[in-house]
Amino acid sequence: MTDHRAARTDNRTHTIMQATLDLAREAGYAKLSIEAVASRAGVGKHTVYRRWPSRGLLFLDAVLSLNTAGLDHPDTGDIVADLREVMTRAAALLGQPPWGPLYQDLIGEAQHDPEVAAALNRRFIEPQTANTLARLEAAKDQGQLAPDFDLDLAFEILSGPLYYRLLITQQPLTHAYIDRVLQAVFAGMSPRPQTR
Amino acid sequence: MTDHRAARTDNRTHTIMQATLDLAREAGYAKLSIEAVASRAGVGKHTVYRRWPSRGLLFLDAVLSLNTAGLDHPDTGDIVADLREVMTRAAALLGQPPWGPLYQDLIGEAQHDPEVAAALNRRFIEPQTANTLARLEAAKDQGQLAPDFDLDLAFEILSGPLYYRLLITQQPLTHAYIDRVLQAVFAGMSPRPQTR
Amino acid sequence: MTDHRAARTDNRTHTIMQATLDLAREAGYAKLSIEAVASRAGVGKHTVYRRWPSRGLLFLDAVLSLNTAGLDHPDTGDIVADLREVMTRAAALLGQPPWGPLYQDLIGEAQHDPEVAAALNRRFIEPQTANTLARLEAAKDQGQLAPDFDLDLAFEILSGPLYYRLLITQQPLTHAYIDRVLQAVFAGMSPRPQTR
Amino acid sequence: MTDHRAARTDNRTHTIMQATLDLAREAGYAKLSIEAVASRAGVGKHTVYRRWPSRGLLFLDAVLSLNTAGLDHPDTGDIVADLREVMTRAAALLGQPPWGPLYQDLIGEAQHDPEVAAALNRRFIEPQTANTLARLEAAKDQGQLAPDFDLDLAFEILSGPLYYRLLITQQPLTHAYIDRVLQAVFAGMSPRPQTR
DNA sequence: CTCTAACCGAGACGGTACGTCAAGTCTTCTA
DNA sequence: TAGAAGACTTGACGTACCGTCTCGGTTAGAG
Repeated sequence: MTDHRAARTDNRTHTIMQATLDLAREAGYAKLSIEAVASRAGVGKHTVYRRWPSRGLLFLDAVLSLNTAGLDHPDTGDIVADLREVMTRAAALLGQPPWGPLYQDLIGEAQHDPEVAAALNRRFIEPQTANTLARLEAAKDQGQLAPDFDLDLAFEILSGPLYYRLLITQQPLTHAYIDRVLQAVFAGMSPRPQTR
Repeated sequence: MTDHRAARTDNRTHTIMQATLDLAREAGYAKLSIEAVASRAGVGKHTVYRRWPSRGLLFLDAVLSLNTAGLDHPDTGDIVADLREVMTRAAALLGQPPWGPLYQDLIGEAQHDPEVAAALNRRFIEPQTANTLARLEAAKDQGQLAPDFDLDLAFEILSGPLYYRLLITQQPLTHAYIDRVLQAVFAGMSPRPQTR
Repeated sequence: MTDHRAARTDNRTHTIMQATLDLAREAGYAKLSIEAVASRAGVGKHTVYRRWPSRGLLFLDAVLSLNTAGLDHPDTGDIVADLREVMTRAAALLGQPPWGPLYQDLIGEAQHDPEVAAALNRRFIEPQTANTLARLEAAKDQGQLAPDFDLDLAFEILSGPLYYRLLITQQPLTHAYIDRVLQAVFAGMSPRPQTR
Repeated sequence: MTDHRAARTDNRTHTIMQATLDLAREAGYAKLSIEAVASRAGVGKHTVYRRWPSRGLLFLDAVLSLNTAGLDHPDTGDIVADLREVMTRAAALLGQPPWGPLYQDLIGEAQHDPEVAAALNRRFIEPQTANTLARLEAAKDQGQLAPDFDLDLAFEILSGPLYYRLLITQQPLTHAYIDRVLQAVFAGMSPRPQTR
């Protein structure tokens, strides 16, 4: 039956992705070779190549398979609290070991493999962006955001600093840092007119 | 004399960096091998290894050698205009061919080579950050910024979205985008009290 | 019915052998793979393996299937003319394209596959040897050969030089060459007493 | 000094050829892979490929390197005895283990690799042929051979049957067989006129 | 002006991994 | 139930670079 074959196939697929993650955690993505993955998974190289055309896409699949928890937005009615919650969860997931380095390497790979970049956007970034945008629109309707704020930018302005820390300065993504970003972004840089 | 030797040495160094850039532009960093660099530069592999311990650091040196123009901040008195100016220059330099892809690859390499990451920060990011911070402090003194704004974050909040576009969504960094970022960051997301 | 099944089976067998010959002629035996044969024949690999245990034996079957013309000895009463006739036919069949190279490859394969060697002898060499021996014995009875000649060797002495040319020096087997061999072998190397 | 480099190079060359022979004797030429040779010799694959363009030519070099003894013709004044001597030596060298199977495989390889065939002829067959021809011409001058015998064929007529046995029927090359060949070839197949 | 030490190009070397091919075995579905 | 289809492990192919290493040939400064 198709089920049996599919099950067998899925088994190999899963085994290979697991071996990929294991090796990536042990030695880093730079040392990850398809040869080693196949050997660790007890599988022929061809069986890997049959499923993934490149090391990068294999790694992408493996890393994204971890995101089972999801990063869906809560809606408690308080937009700042909700953003803080999801940013904290994202930081906890992507910004620290063991997944942080893997995610860093994944983005690194995307810099010279357009297929990885495209797949990463399509499968991870865009859904997350859409999710956030929906929550922000609800908040705007409730008057919790400036009515003229450029919402399409919001995700990038909130995420940008986190990615900057993750990828450029490679400093830790602490709760305090998230709070500071939220406060600064909500307040804006302009001097306020005297509210009194 | 020492001068002659140094001159000769510098010549080789420069030749190698030039070959590195040429090859990187022709085939991309992924295809850049020390073997090819040495061959292109007409130099023994040893002569490359004597100067750089890794492909990444060679590439870093080569890419940073291009930043001769500098990204110093102007001070026209208008902080928004000045920021727009420097962001535009940065986008023009780093966000489009031929240097954009190289810079992307450089950051990609930094994701799995801590030495590259450290050197990139020390030699490029930190000076630029300090530069911007100085200009922002002057602006705050002049009342052009909210007096309580978290200035240490400012660079990250302004740069973050640009890097996000460069590295994640890999969309172009247009003037319009820079304007939108500036406007959004200055305005902040909070609803304003009626300014009447 | 069994007949139908047998017919179908024979069809496959023939199809596979034909595909084998086609591929061998196109690309040479060295490039002949069971994978390619099966694919060319539109047949599963199993269907090939079910019939032949090795590439060599498949190739043997395929090549020998061409020998339909046969190399039976004529008997015109003139032993030299008859030998020349059969040697010429053999040279025409095995010593030139398209079958020459295939026959060479077949003997090449026999050098490291004892099963091929044994089957080649049993199915091709031995019958031909017996055939020649019978004709030679008739000639001896008729006084056309030296009565003490070592007839068991005759086939090897006549064929040996042809095979030597085919396999070692790889020069063409011309009519002239066959004539020279016949003349030399019949005359012998010893100096003759004056026939006066 | 050049000597040192050459010595080092020769060492590797020799080591590789030795490993080739060892493996060929252990498992046969069919199982001989460059990968295995390199590994056995404790050498990188490239070091093998740098010296030999193909498995066949490596094997040829390795096998021919054994022919140190040489097969030069003696000249005792008795041409039959001398031919018997050299044929016996050749049979002892090439017709029995351990070199016999290797020589068989070498000729097998020559059947589908023209470069091997050419090199085998140039480096082994032709010198041996010339050697024999010279000895035969001396014998003819001394009246030990028929003055009109086709000497250019002689080597082929004498060697042919031996090669036929080695390659086709794969029967052993005994002293008795050599004697029978010599006797038959010297006598010729024609009936002799009554010498009385 | 020679001597000498550093540097240089060239490239051999043992390795590791690449991505491909075919081997022979095995399983699944179809006719 | 035999057969096509093809997945599977294995192992070898020939290539590309890795980083280390020798080699002989400059070259420039010290003696």
